[in-house]
Amino acid sequence: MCSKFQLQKTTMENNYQGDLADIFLGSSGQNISGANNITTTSGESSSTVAAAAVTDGWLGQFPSHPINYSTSGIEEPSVQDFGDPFCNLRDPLFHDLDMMPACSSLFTSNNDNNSNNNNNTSLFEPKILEETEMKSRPTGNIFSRMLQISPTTKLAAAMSPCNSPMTAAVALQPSSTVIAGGGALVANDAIISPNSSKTCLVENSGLQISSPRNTGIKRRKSQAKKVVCIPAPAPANSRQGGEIVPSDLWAWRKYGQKPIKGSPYPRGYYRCSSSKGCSARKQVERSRTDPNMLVITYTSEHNHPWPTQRNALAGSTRSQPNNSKHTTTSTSKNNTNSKDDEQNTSTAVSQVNISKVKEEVAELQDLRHDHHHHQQLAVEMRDIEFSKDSYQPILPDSSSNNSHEDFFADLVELEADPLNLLFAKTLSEDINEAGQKKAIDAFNLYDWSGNNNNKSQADP
DNA sequence: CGCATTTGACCAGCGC
DNA sequence: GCGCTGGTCAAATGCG
Repeated sequence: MCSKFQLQKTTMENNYQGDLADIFLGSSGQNISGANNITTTSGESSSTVAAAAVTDGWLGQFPSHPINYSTSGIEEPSVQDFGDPFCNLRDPLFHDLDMMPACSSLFTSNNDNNSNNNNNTSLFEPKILEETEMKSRPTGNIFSRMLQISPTTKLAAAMSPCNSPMTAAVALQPSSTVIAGGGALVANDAIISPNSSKTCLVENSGLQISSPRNTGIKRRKSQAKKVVCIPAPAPANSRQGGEIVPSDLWAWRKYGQKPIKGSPYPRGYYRCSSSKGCSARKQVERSRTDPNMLVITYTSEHNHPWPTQRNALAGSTRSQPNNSKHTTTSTSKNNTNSKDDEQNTSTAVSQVNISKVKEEVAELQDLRHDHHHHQQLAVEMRDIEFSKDSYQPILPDSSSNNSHEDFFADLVELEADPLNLLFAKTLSEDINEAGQKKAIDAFNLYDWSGNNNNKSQADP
């Protein structure tokens, strides 16, 4: 299930400019965490590669973000998260290492300095972890436990894609679509090539952010970029001439599309429309090697707070009726006849869908009892990864019966961020509605249609 | 009518 | 220096 990582470390220029999509080697299904291979291929001294762990699934598109994108070395997550809606969120799903079946076997040794492309060496050597800045990073990020990247270290190995109960969820529940695929994160001129991964994030440590036609600044090479590879919501040809872009909490407006040489799929260019003057941009294209994967490249940063729901709506992309199917299953509970209510209901993150994630977690908690043997593996991995105090995530007692409490207790800490509040609130509410078990649909969590309005979610 | 998307043109970076 | 390619602009178009 979870497989080895090979860390492919190369320059952003080489890969991104050359053939970014190619770094995302094929993935197969949407349900099972696939092999994740990250191979270190080159070693620029200043580069940082963090291999990482990615949740199986689309959630990986919202990379974690203790990552310091700042070239100045100042941690400024608020402006360097590239708009990841969940960058500040804790990931309750990552709390339980004992929900990481078979993941401890994921890691093989590899050292960026001496074993390029060596599959037989451990990539996630504890020593490497020591070199990271994980120790100084908060653990509260939703993905912080799957990866933390330091631009100043050579190779920061983080947790594997399987280092997550979310992955376990997929592993144990192949039918679930909530969390599908594995992935990887890369920082600072590094690229990860996760075979069969479903989620991959590549960050090119920021240099200069050039504005279009901004004379004197190199446009291509020096931009900070973060690349996320996510499972595409629909076949490549599902929408003529365009992509089905999963939306996030930011409002994006498409401003261009270009055919990319070597790829049958065009690349769409989006800029943040949540706020005037925001330089945040993203590019969306399909992986040429795996049309089922979308490669989203975030460029520049948002210079404004999270958009309000209204603001998000204001700049949202138009509805894409063809894609409404993705979101219709989760809306009955929040149906309303009010158009405003529809919008309020559907904007930002779908609360209903969030609740489904919570339910998924609950399912995972149940599943844990059937996989005691995985606990030992998790313990082993935990020992490997954290024994040298490089990183100290919150690791609740796997034997505790208070998993839910632990899980949601952490959510309380989310309240600093409106989005966090949303999560906390929703989850809390859903707890009270316990009992119902619904089909989980990861794509419902975010409107894959790219329509921030999420109108389809309000449809009966 | 206002907004987002589409699409051709323009410009700049990059490799040769 | 030249050509290729990618990234952006902006007018045209379409939709609600």
